[in-house]
Amino acid sequence: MRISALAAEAGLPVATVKYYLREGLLQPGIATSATQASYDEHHLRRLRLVRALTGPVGLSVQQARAVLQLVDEPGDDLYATLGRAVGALPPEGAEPAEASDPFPRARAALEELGQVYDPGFAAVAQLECALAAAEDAGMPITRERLARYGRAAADLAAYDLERMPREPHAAVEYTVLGTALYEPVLLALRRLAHQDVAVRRLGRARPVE
Amino acid sequence: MRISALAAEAGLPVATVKYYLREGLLQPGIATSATQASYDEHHLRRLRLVRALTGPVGLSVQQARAVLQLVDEPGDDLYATLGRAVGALPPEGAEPAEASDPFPRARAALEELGQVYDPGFAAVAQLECALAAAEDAGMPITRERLARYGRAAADLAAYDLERMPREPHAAVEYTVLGTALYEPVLLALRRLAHQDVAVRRLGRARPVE
DNA sequence: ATGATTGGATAGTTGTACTCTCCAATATTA
DNA sequence: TAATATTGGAGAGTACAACTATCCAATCAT
Repeated sequence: MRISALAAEAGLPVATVKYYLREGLLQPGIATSATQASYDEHHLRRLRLVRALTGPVGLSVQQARAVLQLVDEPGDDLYATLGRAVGALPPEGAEPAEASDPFPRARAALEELGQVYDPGFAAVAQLECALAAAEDAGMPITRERLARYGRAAADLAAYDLERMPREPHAAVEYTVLGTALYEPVLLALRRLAHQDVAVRRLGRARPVE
Repeated sequence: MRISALAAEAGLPVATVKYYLREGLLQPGIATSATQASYDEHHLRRLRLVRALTGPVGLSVQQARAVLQLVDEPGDDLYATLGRAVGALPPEGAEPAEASDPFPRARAALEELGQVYDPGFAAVAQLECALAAAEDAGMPITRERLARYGRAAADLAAYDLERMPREPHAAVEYTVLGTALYEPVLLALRRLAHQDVAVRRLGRARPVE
């Protein structure tokens, strides 16, 4: 399969595929001559993944590249790789910074939840940032709500982890892509559940089942 | 309070505050003369909200404007207003489109969950889009996982709705801002829960409680 | 043999989110 | 009261991201 066929298959302009090649999101095809290279379904699958990450997931090209690189070469420390991969996902919280207690809100929250955490883990900064934003906007999160959300998150995590493949490479792919791809699903479901509950409570005619 | 004081208070350049005024994210101050206007804490709170929406929540300026307008002037149909507000939040799924069954995956999923839904509701398109992305990327969501996520979402929605203010204006603000501001919290908690579960299972030394 | 296609590089386009510069009118300060 | 600083408002300018278009000489298909 040549580049034009690959692009057509993926429904993208050739110029865009070339752009992804340049940016390192797509591995180069096997060169069959100075001006020809061949691509296979592996490349097609990758292209679809790139579109999923830059589209619905909302990653920038650079973030997608970072995530894909980690999936491609996980390194031998599974734990560190997963941490780094999640750090590459939006939203980006400010980095660890300076102070003795850089994440006061997140620390308090996690202690309250009785959760183990690594202060270097990017999600801690993300949590701090999100909690601060809610506060700044005048809608701070109550302890009770935090506990509720935390419990739900823990349930889902337990479920997901049970299904994680044993083999390290597959485990990284599963976790990283699972985080990136399933989060939008969870958010959409939450929004729809809000609507469902609202309709049942407020009583409204329009919706159909 | 004049514009420079407002900007200083919010930690922003004056030019940026002017930009938000131009873009209609911030309501103009009360003009005290041809070249002076005065702002109060109301404006400051709004400015913080704008930063929360364009920062951690990840809205573009236009999306933030759309959300804020709905919060400001909810219209008399609470249900429609909430639907429109959620539609203004990312990620944007393609619009209803054409075909007889524009959202096959989402429809199947919601039927499976036994949920009431309005096909015109933006979150349906978002769900369709997210499910399609997961499929395209080679990690389709199983029925079982969907059920699990759906149940978690329903629990959270029930909790949130119970706490929704009665007064319509306040209800819109609560729902819209709650969606925008609490979603990042939920995602961060999910990521941290993954790590927590992983550590407990895989056994790892570094993290602290 | 001849027109189309390719990889590779460079430049151009579009859109977003600011940021800067001006200006005359006002406010503050000396 | 005179000199200096600040303001609101408008328009232009900047920086970056994500493509998109153009070239080119080397192949490839017919």
